[in-house]
Amino acid sequence: MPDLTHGDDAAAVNSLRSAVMRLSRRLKHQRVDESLSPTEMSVLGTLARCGTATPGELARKEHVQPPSMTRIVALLEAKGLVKLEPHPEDRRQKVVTQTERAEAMLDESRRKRNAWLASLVDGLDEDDWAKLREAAPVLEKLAHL
Amino acid sequence: MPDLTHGDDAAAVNSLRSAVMRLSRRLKHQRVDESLSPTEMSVLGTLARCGTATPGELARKEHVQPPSMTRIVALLEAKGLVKLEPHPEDRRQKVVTQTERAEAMLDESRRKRNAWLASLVDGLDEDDWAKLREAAPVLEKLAHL
DNA sequence: TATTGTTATACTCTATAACTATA
DNA sequence: TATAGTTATAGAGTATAACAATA
Repeated sequence: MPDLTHGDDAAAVNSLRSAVMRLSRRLKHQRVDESLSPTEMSVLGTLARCGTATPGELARKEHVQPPSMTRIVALLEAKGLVKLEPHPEDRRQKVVTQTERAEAMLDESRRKRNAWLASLVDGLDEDDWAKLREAAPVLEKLAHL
Repeated sequence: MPDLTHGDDAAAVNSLRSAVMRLSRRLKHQRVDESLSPTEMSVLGTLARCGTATPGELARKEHVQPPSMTRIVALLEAKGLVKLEPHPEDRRQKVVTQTERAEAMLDESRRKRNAWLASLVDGLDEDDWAKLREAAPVLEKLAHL
Protein backbone atom coordinates (compact mmCIF):
# COMPACT_ATOMS: atom_id res chain seq x y z
CA MET A 1 0.00 0.00 0.00
CA PRO A 2 2.27 2.76 -1.23
CA ASP A 3 1.01 6.33 -1.32
CA LEU A 4 1.89 7.40 -4.82
CA THR A 5 0.89 10.97 -4.22
CA HIS A 6 3.87 10.96 -1.87
CA GLY A 7 7.03 11.80 -3.78
CA ASP A 8 9.24 9.33 -1.92
CA ASP A 9 6.99 6.42 -2.74
CA ALA A 10 6.91 7.36 -6.38
CA ALA A 11 10.69 7.61 -6.35
CA ALA A 12 10.96 4.20 -4.72
CA VAL A 13 8.75 2.67 -7.38
CA ASN A 14 10.91 4.17 -10.09
CA SER A 15 14.09 3.05 -8.46
CA LEU A 16 12.67 -0.44 -8.11
CA ARG A 17 11.68 -0.71 -11.73
CA SER A 18 15.00 0.53 -13.05
CA ALA A 19 17.03 -1.69 -10.73
CA VAL A 20 15.01 -4.81 -11.51
CA MET A 21 15.38 -4.29 -15.24
CA ARG A 22 19.13 -3.75 -15.06
CA LEU A 23 19.75 -6.57 -12.65
CA SER A 24 17.72 -8.94 -14.78
CA ARG A 25 19.84 -8.04 -17.78
CA ARG A 26 23.02 -8.77 -15.85
CA LEU A 27 21.63 -12.01 -14.47
CA LYS A 28 20.66 -13.05 -17.94
CA HIS A 29 24.10 -12.21 -19.25
CA GLN A 30 26.01 -13.74 -16.35
CA ARG A 31 24.07 -16.93 -17.02
CA VAL A 32 25.69 -19.56 -14.87
CA ASP A 33 24.60 -22.50 -16.92
CA GLU A 34 25.41 -21.79 -20.53
CA SER A 35 22.80 -24.11 -21.91
CA LEU A 36 19.84 -22.87 -19.89
CA SER A 37 17.91 -19.65 -20.43
CA PRO A 38 16.64 -17.72 -17.39
CA THR A 39 13.09 -18.88 -18.01
CA GLU A 40 14.13 -22.52 -18.35
CA MET A 41 15.94 -22.09 -15.05
CA SER A 42 12.88 -20.52 -13.50
CA VAL A 43 10.67 -23.36 -14.69
CA LEU A 44 12.97 -25.89 -13.07
CA GLY A 45 12.82 -23.86 -9.88
CA THR A 46 9.04 -23.85 -10.00
CA LEU A 47 8.96 -27.61 -10.54
CA ALA A 48 11.36 -28.08 -7.65
CA ARG A 49 8.92 -26.20 -5.43
CA CYS A 50 5.64 -27.53 -6.80
CA GLY A 51 6.80 -31.02 -7.71
CA THR A 52 4.64 -31.31 -10.79
CA ALA A 53 2.60 -29.14 -13.13
CA THR A 54 0.90 -29.03 -16.50
CA PRO A 55 2.34 -26.85 -19.29
CA GLY A 56 -0.61 -24.49 -18.91
CA GLU A 57 0.01 -24.06 -15.19
CA LEU A 58 3.69 -23.39 -15.85
CA ALA A 59 2.82 -20.80 -18.50
CA ARG A 60 0.59 -18.97 -16.04
CA LYS A 61 3.13 -19.15 -13.22
CA GLU A 62 5.98 -17.89 -15.40
CA HIS A 63 3.77 -15.26 -17.06
CA VAL A 64 4.51 -16.61 -20.49
CA GLN A 65 2.13 -17.55 -23.30
CA PRO A 66 1.29 -21.26 -23.81
CA PRO A 67 3.22 -21.65 -27.08
CA SER A 68 6.34 -20.28 -25.42
CA MET A 69 5.99 -22.80 -22.62
CA THR A 70 5.55 -25.59 -25.15
CA ARG A 71 8.95 -24.66 -26.58
CA ILE A 72 10.62 -24.30 -23.19
CA VAL A 73 9.31 -27.65 -21.98
CA ALA A 74 10.44 -29.29 -25.22
CA LEU A 75 13.94 -27.86 -24.78
CA LEU A 76 14.08 -29.05 -21.18
CA GLU A 77 12.90 -32.48 -22.23
CA ALA A 78 15.54 -32.65 -24.97
CA LYS A 79 18.15 -31.89 -22.30
CA GLY A 80 16.78 -34.67 -20.12
CA LEU A 81 15.78 -32.26 -17.36
CA VAL A 82 12.03 -32.91 -17.35
CA LYS A 83 9.78 -35.71 -18.44
CA LEU A 84 6.29 -35.44 -19.87
CA GLU A 85 3.55 -37.87 -19.06
CA PRO A 86 -0.12 -38.06 -20.00
CA HIS A 87 -2.53 -36.51 -17.53
CA PRO A 88 -4.36 -39.25 -15.62
CA GLU A 89 -7.80 -37.62 -15.83
CA ASP A 90 -7.75 -35.35 -18.86
CA ARG A 91 -6.19 -36.64 -22.03
CA ARG A 92 -5.75 -33.13 -23.42
CA GLN A 93 -3.31 -32.22 -20.69
CA LYS A 94 0.21 -33.37 -19.89
CA VAL A 95 2.11 -33.60 -16.65
CA VAL A 96 5.61 -32.17 -16.41
CA THR A 97 8.01 -33.55 -13.79
CA GLN A 98 11.66 -32.76 -13.23
CA THR A 99 14.19 -35.55 -13.52
CA GLU A 100 16.96 -36.45 -11.07
CA ARG A 101 19.37 -34.94 -13.54
CA ALA A 102 17.58 -31.61 -13.16
CA GLU A 103 17.95 -31.76 -9.41
CA ALA A 104 21.68 -32.47 -9.70
CA MET A 105 22.03 -29.66 -12.20
CA LEU A 106 20.18 -27.22 -9.96
CA ASP A 107 22.57 -28.04 -7.13
CA GLU A 108 25.57 -27.61 -9.38
CA SER A 109 24.46 -24.34 -10.87
CA ARG A 110 23.36 -22.98 -7.53
CA ARG A 111 26.98 -23.20 -6.48
CA LYS A 112 28.15 -21.31 -9.56
CA ARG A 113 25.35 -18.79 -9.32
CA ASN A 114 26.07 -18.04 -5.71
CA ALA A 115 29.71 -17.50 -6.53
CA TRP A 116 28.78 -14.88 -9.08
CA LEU A 117 26.19 -13.14 -6.90
CA ALA A 118 28.59 -13.28 -3.96
CA SER A 119 31.23 -11.44 -5.95
CA LEU A 120 28.64 -8.85 -6.92
CA VAL A 121 27.27 -8.55 -3.41
CA ASP A 122 30.67 -8.30 -1.79
CA GLY A 123 30.49 -4.58 -2.38
CA LEU A 124 27.58 -4.36 0.05
CA ASP A 125 27.80 -3.88 3.78
CA GLU A 126 25.87 -6.01 6.23
CA ASP A 127 23.01 -3.53 6.51
CA ASP A 128 22.37 -3.52 2.80
CA TRP A 129 22.48 -7.28 2.64
CA ALA A 130 19.98 -7.49 5.48
CA LYS A 131 17.63 -5.19 3.56
CA LEU A 132 17.90 -7.38 0.50
CA ARG A 133 17.15 -10.48 2.51
CA GLU A 134 14.06 -8.83 3.95
CA ALA A 135 12.89 -7.75 0.55
CA ALA A 136 13.47 -10.96 -1.37
CA PRO A 137 10.25 -12.68 -0.26
CA VAL A 138 8.30 -9.50 -0.94
CA LEU A 139 9.68 -9.33 -4.46
CA GLU A 140 8.64 -12.94 -4.93
CA LYS A 141 5.17 -12.14 -3.68
CA LEU A 142 5.04 -9.26 -6.16
CA ALA A 143 6.16 -11.48 -9.01
CA HIS A 144 3.36 -13.90 -8.18
CA LEU A 145 0.55 -11.40 -7.55
CA MET B 1 28.53 -9.61 2.53
CA PRO B 2 26.34 -12.66 2.53
CA ASP B 3 27.61 -15.88 4.03
CA LEU B 4 26.87 -18.38 1.30
CA THR B 5 27.86 -21.31 3.45
CA HIS B 6 24.80 -20.31 5.47
CA GLY B 7 21.71 -21.95 4.03
CA ASP B 8 19.42 -18.99 4.57
CA ASP B 9 21.69 -16.66 2.65
CA ALA B 10 21.90 -19.07 -0.25
CA ALA B 11 18.11 -19.33 -0.22
CA ALA B 12 17.80 -15.55 -0.20
CA VAL B 13 20.09 -15.27 -3.20
CA ASN B 14 18.01 -17.81 -5.07
CA SER B 15 14.78 -16.13 -4.14
CA LEU B 16 16.18 -12.81 -5.26
CA ARG B 17 17.29 -14.10 -8.63
CA SER B 18 14.01 -15.80 -9.38
CA ALA B 19 11.91 -12.83 -8.29
CA VAL B 20 13.97 -10.33 -10.26
CA MET B 21 13.68 -12.41 -13.42
CA ARG B 22 9.93 -12.82 -13.13
CA LEU B 23 9.27 -9.25 -12.16
CA SER B 24 11.37 -8.01 -15.05
CA ARG B 25 9.32 -10.11 -17.43
CA ARG B 26 6.12 -8.61 -16.08
CA LEU B 27 7.47 -5.10 -16.16
CA LYS B 28 8.57 -5.62 -19.71
CA HIS B 29 5.16 -6.94 -20.63
CA GLN B 30 3.21 -4.27 -18.76
CA ARG B 31 5.23 -1.71 -20.66
CA VAL B 32 3.64 1.61 -19.88
CA ASP B 33 4.83 3.45 -22.94
CA GLU B 34 4.04 1.34 -25.96
CA SER B 35 6.71 2.86 -28.14
CA LEU B 36 9.64 2.54 -25.74
CA SER B 37 11.49 -0.65 -24.83
CA PRO B 38 12.68 -1.11 -21.23
CA THR B 39 16.27 -0.39 -22.22
CA GLU B 40 15.32 2.76 -24.11
CA MET B 41 13.46 3.80 -20.97
CA SER B 42 16.48 3.00 -18.85
CA VAL B 43 18.77 5.01 -21.10
CA LEU B 44 16.50 8.03 -20.75
CA GLY B 45 16.58 7.55 -17.00
CA THR B 46 20.37 7.43 -17.03
CA LEU B 47 20.53 10.58 -19.12
CA ALA B 48 18.11 12.27 -16.76
CA ARG B 49 20.48 11.50 -13.90
CA CYS B 50 23.82 12.04 -15.65
CA GLY B 51 22.76 14.85 -17.96
CA THR B 52 24.94 13.73 -20.83
CA ALA B 53 26.96 10.72 -22.01
CA THR B 54 28.70 9.16 -24.99
CA PRO B 55 27.22 6.03 -26.62
CA GLY B 56 30.11 4.00 -25.21
CA GLU B 57 29.45 5.21 -21.67
CA LEU B 58 25.76 4.39 -22.05
CA ALA B 59 26.59 0.90 -23.33
CA ARG B 60 28.76 0.27 -20.29
CA LYS B 61 26.19 1.68 -17.86
CA GLU B 62 23.33 -0.33 -19.33
CA HIS B 63 25.47 -3.45 -19.67
CA VAL B 64 24.79 -3.70 -23.36
CA GLN B 65 27.23 -4.10 -26.26
CA PRO B 66 28.18 -0.99 -28.28
CA PRO B 67 26.29 -2.00 -31.46
CA SER B 68 23.12 -2.45 -29.43
CA MET B 69 23.52 1.01 -27.97
CA THR B 70 24.05 2.46 -31.43
CA ARG B 71 20.67 1.06 -32.40
CA ILE B 72 18.95 2.23 -29.21
CA VAL B 73 20.31 5.76 -29.50
CA ALA B 74 19.26 5.89 -33.15
CA LEU B 75 15.71 4.86 -32.22
CA LEU B 76 15.57 7.46 -29.45
CA GLU B 77 16.85 10.11 -31.83
CA ALA B 78 14.22 9.15 -34.43
CA LYS B 79 11.59 9.65 -31.74
CA GLY B 80 12.99 13.07 -30.91
CA LEU B 81 13.92 12.02 -27.37
CA VAL B 82 17.67 12.53 -27.57
CA LYS B 83 19.99 14.58 -29.71
CA LEU B 84 23.50 13.63 -30.82
CA GLU B 85 26.29 16.14 -31.08
CA PRO B 86 29.97 15.84 -31.95
CA HIS B 87 32.30 15.41 -29.00
CA PRO B 88 34.21 18.66 -28.44
CA GLU B 89 37.60 17.03 -27.82
CA ASP B 90 37.53 13.66 -29.58
CA ARG B 91 36.06 13.49 -33.04
CA ARG B 92 35.52 9.73 -32.79
CA GLN B 93 33.00 10.14 -30.01
CA LYS B 94 29.53 11.63 -29.87
CA VAL B 95 27.61 13.27 -27.07
CA VAL B 96 24.05 12.14 -26.31
CA THR B 97 21.67 14.53 -24.56
CA GLN B 98 17.99 14.14 -23.77
CA THR B 99 15.52 16.60 -25.24
CA GLU B 100 12.75 18.48 -23.46
CA ARG B 101 10.33 16.13 -25.10
CA ALA B 102 12.03 13.23 -23.32
CA GLU B 103 11.59 14.94 -19.99
CA ALA B 104 7.90 15.51 -20.62
CA MET B 105 7.52 11.91 -21.71
CA LEU B 106 9.26 10.62 -18.60
CA ASP B 107 6.83 12.58 -16.45
CA GLU B 108 3.87 11.28 -18.39
CA SER B 109 4.90 7.67 -18.32
CA ARG B 110 5.91 7.82 -14.68
CA ARG B 111 2.25 8.49 -13.92
CA LYS B 112 1.10 5.49 -15.93
CA ARG B 113 3.85 3.27 -14.57
CA ASN B 114 3.02 4.14 -11.00
CA ALA B 115 -0.61 3.32 -11.62
CA TRP B 116 0.32 -0.17 -12.76
CA LEU B 117 2.81 -0.83 -10.00
CA ALA B 118 0.37 0.58 -7.47
CA SER B 119 -2.27 -1.90 -8.53
CA LEU B 120 0.28 -4.70 -8.23
CA VAL B 121 1.56 -3.50 -4.91
CA ASP B 122 -1.89 -2.98 -3.44
CA GLY B 123 -1.79 -6.60 -2.37
CA LEU B 124 1.06 -5.81 0.00
CA ASP B 125 0.72 -4.66 3.56
CA GLU B 126 2.61 -1.68 4.92
CA ASP B 127 5.45 -3.80 6.33
CA ASP B 128 6.18 -5.40 2.99
CA TRP B 129 6.11 -2.08 1.24
CA ALA B 130 8.52 -0.66 3.80
CA LYS B 131 10.89 -3.53 3.10
CA LEU B 132 10.74 -2.86 -0.62
CA ARG B 133 11.46 0.80 -0.09
CA GLU B 134 14.50 -0.05 2.00
CA ALA B 135 15.76 -2.50 -0.59
CA ALA B 136 15.24 -0.41 -3.72
CA PRO B 137 18.44 1.64 -3.37
CA VAL B 138 20.40 -1.52 -2.56
CA LEU B 139 19.12 -3.19 -5.71
CA GLU B 140 20.19 -0.13 -7.66
CA LYS B 141 23.62 -0.30 -6.11
CA LEU B 142 23.80 -3.94 -7.10
CA ALA B 143 22.77 -3.17 -10.65
CA HIS B 144 25.54 -0.61 -10.89
CA LEU B 145 28.32 -2.57 -9.16
C1' DT C 1 48.36 0.24 -33.08
C1' DA C 2 44.30 1.07 -30.10
C1' DT C 3 39.78 2.96 -29.61
C1' DT C 4 34.96 4.76 -30.85
C1' DG C 5 31.28 3.99 -33.19
C1' DT C 6 28.80 1.74 -37.16
C1' DT C 7 27.06 -1.81 -40.53
C1' DA C 8 25.74 -6.37 -41.68
C1' DT C 9 24.14 -10.48 -40.03
C1' DA C 10 22.44 -14.13 -37.03
C1' DC C 11 20.54 -15.85 -32.83
C1' DT C 12 17.41 -16.23 -28.77
C1' DC C 13 13.23 -15.56 -26.73
C1' DT C 14 8.54 -14.52 -26.94
C1' DA C 15 4.09 -13.46 -29.12
C1' DT C 16 -0.06 -14.11 -32.21
C1' DA C 17 -2.86 -16.83 -35.26
C1' DA C 18 -4.40 -20.99 -36.89
C1' DC C 19 -4.86 -25.91 -36.01
C1' DT C 20 -5.73 -30.62 -33.56
C1' DA C 21 -7.52 -33.35 -30.05
C1' DT C 22 -10.25 -33.84 -26.11
C1' DA C 23 -13.97 -32.25 -22.79
C1' DT D 1 -18.74 -24.88 -27.82
C1' DA D 2 -14.77 -24.43 -24.83
C1' DT D 3 -10.19 -25.79 -23.38
C1' DA D 4 -5.10 -27.79 -23.55
C1' DG D 5 -1.54 -28.02 -26.18
C1' DT D 6 0.98 -27.57 -30.68
C1' DT D 7 2.65 -25.71 -35.18
C1' DA D 8 3.90 -22.01 -38.14
C1' DT D 9 5.29 -17.56 -38.44
C1' DA D 10 6.77 -12.94 -37.19
C1' DG D 11 8.78 -9.51 -34.27
C1' DA D 12 11.75 -7.38 -30.71
C1' DG D 13 16.08 -7.13 -28.70
C1' DT D 14 20.71 -8.31 -28.38
C1' DA D 15 25.21 -10.28 -29.82
C1' DT D 16 29.35 -11.12 -32.80
C1' DA D 17 32.30 -10.01 -36.68
C1' DA D 18 34.03 -6.95 -39.87
C1' DC D 19 34.72 -2.19 -40.96
C1' DA D 20 35.50 3.09 -40.84
C1' DA D 21 37.36 7.09 -38.80
C1' DT D 22 40.14 9.12 -35.43
C1' DA D 23 43.57 9.04 -31.60
